[in-house]
Amino acid sequence: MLRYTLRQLEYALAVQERGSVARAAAAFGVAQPSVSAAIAKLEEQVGLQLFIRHHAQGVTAAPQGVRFLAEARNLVALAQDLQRETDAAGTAIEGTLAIGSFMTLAPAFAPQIIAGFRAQYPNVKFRFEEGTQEHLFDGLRNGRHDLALLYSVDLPADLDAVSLAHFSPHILLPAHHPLCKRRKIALGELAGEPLVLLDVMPSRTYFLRVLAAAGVTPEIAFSSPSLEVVRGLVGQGLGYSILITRPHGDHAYDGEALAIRDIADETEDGVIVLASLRQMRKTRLAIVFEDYCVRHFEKLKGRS
Amino acid sequence: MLRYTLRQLEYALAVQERGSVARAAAAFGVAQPSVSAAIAKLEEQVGLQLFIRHHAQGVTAAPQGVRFLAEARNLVALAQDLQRETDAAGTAIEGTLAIGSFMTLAPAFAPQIIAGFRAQYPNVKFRFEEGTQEHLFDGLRNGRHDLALLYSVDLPADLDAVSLAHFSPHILLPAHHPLCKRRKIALGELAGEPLVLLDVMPSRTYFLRVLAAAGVTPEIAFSSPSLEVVRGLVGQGLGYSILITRPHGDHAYDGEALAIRDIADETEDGVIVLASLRQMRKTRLAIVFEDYCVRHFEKLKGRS
DNA sequence: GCGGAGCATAGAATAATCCAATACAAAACC
DNA sequence: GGTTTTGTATTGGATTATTCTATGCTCCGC
Repeated sequence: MLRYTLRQLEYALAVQERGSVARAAAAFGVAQPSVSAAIAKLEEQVGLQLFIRHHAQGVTAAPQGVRFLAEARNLVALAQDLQRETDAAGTAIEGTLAIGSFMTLAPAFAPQIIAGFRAQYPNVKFRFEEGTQEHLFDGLRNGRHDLALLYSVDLPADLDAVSLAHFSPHILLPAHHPLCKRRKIALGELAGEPLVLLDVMPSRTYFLRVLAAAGVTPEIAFSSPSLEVVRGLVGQGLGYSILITRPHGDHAYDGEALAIRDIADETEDGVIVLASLRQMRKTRLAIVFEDYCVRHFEKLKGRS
Repeated sequence: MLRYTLRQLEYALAVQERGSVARAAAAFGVAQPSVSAAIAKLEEQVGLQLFIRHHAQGVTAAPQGVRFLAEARNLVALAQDLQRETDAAGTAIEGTLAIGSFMTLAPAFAPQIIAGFRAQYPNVKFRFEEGTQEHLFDGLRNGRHDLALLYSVDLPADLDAVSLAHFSPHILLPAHHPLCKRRKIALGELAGEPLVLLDVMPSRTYFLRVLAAAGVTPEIAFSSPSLEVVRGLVGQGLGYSILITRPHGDHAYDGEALAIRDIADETEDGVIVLASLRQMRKTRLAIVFEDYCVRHFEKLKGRS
């Protein structure tokens, strides 16, 4: 337990610099006895006489006072730096931002967003991490992330989320599949077909819900937590898939051709949100980033 | 003016380390609400939310809290270092000691004392300075010296002094001077002789006072503030001198032989003291040094 | 001496800090 | 699903710091 206070050190340093208790007090805008008492208490608590009192002509630091105050000066300077930084953290757009992203969203959106934001605010550093929905919830709750980019599916009540974009699910087919001839596909038509399911929460529950809403009980032939594996399996003709994320290009990793078709039914959209912990007071930087993301997705929408 | 306190930072760091307000409070031996209130206030004052509260399972640092607390940790560590040092300064025998010495005493005593003390307390550093009596008074009063080695002549009332040694004055003559045949010389015998006066305060007044007490009004042929110059002038046969300091050996710098004779009269002794500013509370180190000096001079006396 | 300069002290008001007790919310347990 | 457990926030009251104004005290310079 520390026995002295930063206030006492500030006063003592000002006294040393000005050679006067009264002038130091004036510099801080406090009464002279406040400073007088503060240094008296400081001396008592560190057990050293810091100042020599010259009646009617101020004070000067004692030898041990000089040694003490030299180190105290470092301490106070460090404290002032910290204060300046926190002042900046409240208002300035700089510092570090810890962002989490749902795995399948990360490659599609994170690079653009981060690069665009850094172009505008070059002093901002990013810590970026991708993970499952649960991992992100956990990250927000224990302070690993400031904000997280994810789907608003099964969002816990302790999180806040600003909606960034709505995406409709689509059907992914092997290029040679008979249904490919249709521009739009009704979910009912998939009833007998084998499904390759993207098996990662919350995507899994979302896709199954969409199919169930159309009265389809899918026959799950394969499932994988990896988007690219799912696309590869579909490319190999092992079934269809229902997905939201649309990677650029219509080929799987192994080169097999894929076809993307809209769904004829009315479906529940997948909503991409930027989530944060409700009880968390956001920094100015976080607010600005949130705002940037909203505008970024608006621009994307206008373009398509 | 700093808006947060070291106490708040200490509490916040302990909370972060233990992940719990209650355990942090226990570690400091204070009640849990004290810590709770302290971090609430700290958050208000720095304008950042530092912790995320998990009901029923403690708290964890928020992302901006992690960044803030990392720097706060430096600050508190520095503050603790400073406290440890001041604790040591009060009790331990280490640190720096600023010693002043009267010019003519310095070469005779300072090297031995400093070397002897450092042999016993190797962690003590010395800042050493020699000067005139006035310079030393000034140095004590404005904190340039912790202690000063000087003659207790015309000692101002605002100084304290512990007596180290009494030295009788002696007569210095050229080796071939007729009076050299005598073992002791009465001051009256010097009445007509030219005096080479060590002209530095307070030696000057002291020597003149000793002569005046014996009824001698000296004929001052030469004077110099340098002891070695005085000895040189006496060696050249330009007069006698009355001195206290007895350098080792009976030759001047230029090799001329000198003779030292006691004074037959009862004379006022020169008292060497270690002076300090009365209003100054001494450090433990200063007290130990003072004590060492007393014992050192006692040993010298026993040896002669 | 006597006035001026400047720190220390006294006393009162205000603010911070502390404690004990309690309210409260989520989690865990049955 | 309710009940207990765990851990933080709040409340109210006592203690202690900090601050103020006013005054005392001591040395300096004239």
